[in-house]
Amino acid sequence: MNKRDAQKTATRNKIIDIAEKLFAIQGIVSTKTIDIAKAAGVAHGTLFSHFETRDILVETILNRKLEDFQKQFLEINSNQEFHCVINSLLDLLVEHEPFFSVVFRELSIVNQNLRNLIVYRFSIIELYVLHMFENFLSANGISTAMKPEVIIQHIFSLIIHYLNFREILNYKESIILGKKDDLIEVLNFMIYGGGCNE
Amino acid sequence: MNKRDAQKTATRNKIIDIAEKLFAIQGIVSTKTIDIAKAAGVAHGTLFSHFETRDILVETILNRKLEDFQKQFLEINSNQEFHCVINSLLDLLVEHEPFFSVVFRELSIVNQNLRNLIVYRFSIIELYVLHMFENFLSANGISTAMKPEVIIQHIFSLIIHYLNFREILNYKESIILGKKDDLIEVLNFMIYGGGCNE
DNA sequence: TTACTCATTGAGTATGAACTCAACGAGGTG
DNA sequence: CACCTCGTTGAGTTCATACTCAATGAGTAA
Repeated sequence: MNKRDAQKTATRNKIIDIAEKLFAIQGIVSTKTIDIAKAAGVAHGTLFSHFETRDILVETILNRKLEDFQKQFLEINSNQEFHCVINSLLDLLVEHEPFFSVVFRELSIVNQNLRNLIVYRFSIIELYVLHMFENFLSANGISTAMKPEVIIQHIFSLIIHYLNFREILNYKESIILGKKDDLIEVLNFMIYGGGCNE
Repeated sequence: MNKRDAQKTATRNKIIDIAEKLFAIQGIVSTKTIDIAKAAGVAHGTLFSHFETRDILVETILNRKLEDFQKQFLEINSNQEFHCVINSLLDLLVEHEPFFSVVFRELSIVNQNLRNLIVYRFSIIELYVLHMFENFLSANGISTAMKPEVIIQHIFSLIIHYLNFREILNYKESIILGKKDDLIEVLNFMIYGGGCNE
């Protein structure tokens, strides 16, 4: 790659990286294109020579982040025991929490495409977790009072709700970390019941 | 009241009523002041002679709606058994679902004041439900595996999550109605355990 | 009836933010 | 070196939308 192309790629990456950081800090909607350009140290117009529209920039970043997240999650969890899968999912969410907190908070504002993208990626992860859960149940001969998919949906609903309410519930640090024990307790309760099956 | 004042009050009420309906249908953010004025059949400027700013109009409507909701809820539920309280809360939410679905979906976009208002009103209802729950538990000599406040928080988290995700999960009708049985099942499970305490 | 009040009107203004484009100059090419 | 290419620049344009204000005329009071 020649110097010019290298420079172009560097600029593009700088814009993406800075924008991702700003999104996680200020939210996607309130981060303006001029903010991104200034923070990246490029002219406002440069941004539009790399990304036709603001929406395309947002989509690029979300795509990259969600892909990374999913890949990381699946890499960690190949051949893991179910409780480790849940644990590492929560740990991974803690790591990326500022970004995903914003994503779920602003889910209803971004356009339909982006919304589908986000929901799709998370549903893949949910399905994977459900699959691991069902394996775990049958391997240990456990039959739960509620349907397995209801239990997993339930846990995911709570996780997404906590991410969504992180700011409102005023968690300076990680809300997932703060709620982790509760989540695990609820999950175990749903698996083993009120301590009478185990 | 003279004719002029009556007219003024009528105009004000028309604006509020129409705006509330539009908010429930289109969302708060995407409903523009000009839309409200047109739908109410008044000039754009009239709106601002009744409400200094758009935010004040939104606040007025949210205030009224939340107050009504809380009042209705408390009226229905004085001297009720706990399961009736939960039932009538869910029924009341079904009735006002389009509006509250929008409210929770856009919670992160409205300004801090409005957000506090909404969270405050719902926390009062949550506290009331918790109070009824604790009475119910002690009256029946039930001790739950999880703390009562964790259980109630849990149920409220799910309710708010469902309202928030109503559109995304593509419920044309009521999502609260659709999830009601699940919610009651989870609640009973948390009270009575996996069928072994009762 | 006459003079005043004030709710209503809607074209006009202000503002903010996405997006454009002609000019520039470093980098590549013959 | 001379010329061309193209990534970058930032002042300017466009557009949406909240908000203004002078004019209007129905309602009120003497």
